[in-house]
Amino acid sequence: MKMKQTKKTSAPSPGKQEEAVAPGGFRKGPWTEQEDMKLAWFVRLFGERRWDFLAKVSGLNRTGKSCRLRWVNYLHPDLKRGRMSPDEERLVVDLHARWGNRWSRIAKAMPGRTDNEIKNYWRTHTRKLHKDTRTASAASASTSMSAASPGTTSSSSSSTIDNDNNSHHGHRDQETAASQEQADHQLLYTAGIGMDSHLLWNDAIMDSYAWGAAVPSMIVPPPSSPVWDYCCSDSLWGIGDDEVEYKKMLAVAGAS
DNA sequence: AAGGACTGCAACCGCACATTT
DNA sequence: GAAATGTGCGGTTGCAGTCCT
Repeated sequence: MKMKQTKKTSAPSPGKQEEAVAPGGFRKGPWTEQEDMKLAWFVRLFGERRWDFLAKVSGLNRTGKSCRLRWVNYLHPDLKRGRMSPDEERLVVDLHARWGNRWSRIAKAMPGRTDNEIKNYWRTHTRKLHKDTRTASAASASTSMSAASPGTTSSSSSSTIDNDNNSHHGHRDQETAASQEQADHQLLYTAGIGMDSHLLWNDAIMDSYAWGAAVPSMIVPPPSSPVWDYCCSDSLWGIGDDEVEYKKMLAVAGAS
């Protein structure tokens, strides 16, 4: 019942997880603190894009996909952490009723929450609901066998939940996509999540990097947040000289 | 105290769409 | 226009912490 707020992702227990390596030679499994730091650093440099490039250049032995996922679901500075508030829970239920399992869309309407988080929440939520209604229906069935079973509603609702996929698995209804995009952007900017100026600036860096130019040592810091403060603090980086560390990283990247 | 069941969550997978070459 | 590459999404899995018996 009690949940561990932060599963120990940054210090995986020694064992198979730590050594898990995908066929391509890429690492799999939980991320280490070191990897998080590196990733945060390089995302800061290049922006949230070109994940394969970023993965390669950073020297992280991870796929671009994996890097993106880690960033989006865990390291992103705008993420809220911790339990959902009752308001948020209500919103999830509400939006799910409207949009089904379109987690990314729901997530866009809930700044600070990721699709993964919402998906996980919904899954446990419905699991609990299903269990509750099952026990409730079992109890009522013992008293009356003929009444319309509550389980009917529960099972139909849970099957809606589970089969909702069908309603959208054809994916991204194009006719509403454009207007939805606009609305989504509106939401994002209202929530203060837009980072375009930051990305534009990073474009220039990436271009020069691609051409072998030296990377400027002055980086515009992203909006402050606990995660970023943590990532950027000397205590975490454990270094006093960014340039030295960065050169080391480049050496690693060059070797790969 | 032990160990199985339950739960929450991070991460992976496969697929589809988007963009670039 | 086709192929290659990149990105995003939803579903699923598996680990680890907590609860329960």
